[in-house]
Amino acid sequence: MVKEITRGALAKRTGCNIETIRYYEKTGLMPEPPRSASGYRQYDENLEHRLLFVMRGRELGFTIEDLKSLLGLVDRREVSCGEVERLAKRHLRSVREKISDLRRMERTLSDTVHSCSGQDVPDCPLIDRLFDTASN
Amino acid sequence: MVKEITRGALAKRTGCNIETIRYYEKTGLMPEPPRSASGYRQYDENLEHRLLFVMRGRELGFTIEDLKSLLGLVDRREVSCGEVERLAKRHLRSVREKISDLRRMERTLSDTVHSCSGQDVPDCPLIDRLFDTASN
DNA sequence: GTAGTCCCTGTAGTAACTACAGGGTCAAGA
DNA sequence: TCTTGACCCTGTAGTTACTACAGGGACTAC
Repeated sequence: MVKEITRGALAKRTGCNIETIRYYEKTGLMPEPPRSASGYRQYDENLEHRLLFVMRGRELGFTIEDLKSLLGLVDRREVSCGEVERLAKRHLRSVREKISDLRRMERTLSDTVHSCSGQDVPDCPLIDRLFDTASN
Repeated sequence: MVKEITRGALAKRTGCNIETIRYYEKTGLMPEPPRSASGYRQYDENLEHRLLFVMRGRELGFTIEDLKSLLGLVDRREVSCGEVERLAKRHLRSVREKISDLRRMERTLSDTVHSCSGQDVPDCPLIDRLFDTASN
């Protein structure tokens, strides 16, 4: 009852771009799957789960290297909270930094947009602001 | 009294990477500056201001294409709030989207890290969560 | 004269994909 | 049986915004 599917079918089922699947194979995130007689890749449920793991990890912003480490632990059956927690905490810190950077950007931008008349007059304060050496 | 400086000096004054200056020239963000007899680039205050403009714009997350549009308006003396406001508002929207994406990531990550014992036991909930098909 | 620091150019590498081109395979319909 | 269309294969190039080289010339100080 183990139905093997092609790369295109896997792409459709998971929502992953078909080329991305090949890319993940190249990077070592996905193993090389068995091939049919004519050379087509054959994916089973196991590999589908692994791809979904990768996709979820990427959505959470883990890098491919991060995910390789995590999956390496899984593959070597060495999963332990200690290691995983370190990786996740580090990642959480960088996410929080990005958020605060973006918030700062947002404040400056929205201040500046508010100072914009929106009318087609010359002398735009946004441009002035960017050109103003004194501004942060 | 117009002191011209080399690329390296400009890099030092502005804090911009020296190679990045050349890159901005290639993309058309910075014009080709005059050269000395031996072919060295010569930057004046005007160009320094322009580079600072670009650097500030990049810090605010404007793409190089965005900045080319903005500087194009400036160069053609067609700056008007209308155009600039449209660009800035669009950009503000995308910044806000990024922030909310990151906030979602942050929540999921911190939930998961909290469910982590942090001890070196196998069976990590973070891994489980990523592998769990039912999870978001 | 020579050592060290600068500058020049073109090119390649980074991350994480995405999009071809040029060819083989497979299933359905005429 | 042939052919059409949709799929699959490979390798490679493009994307964004840089950054880092290699191989060579220029400039300054001693």
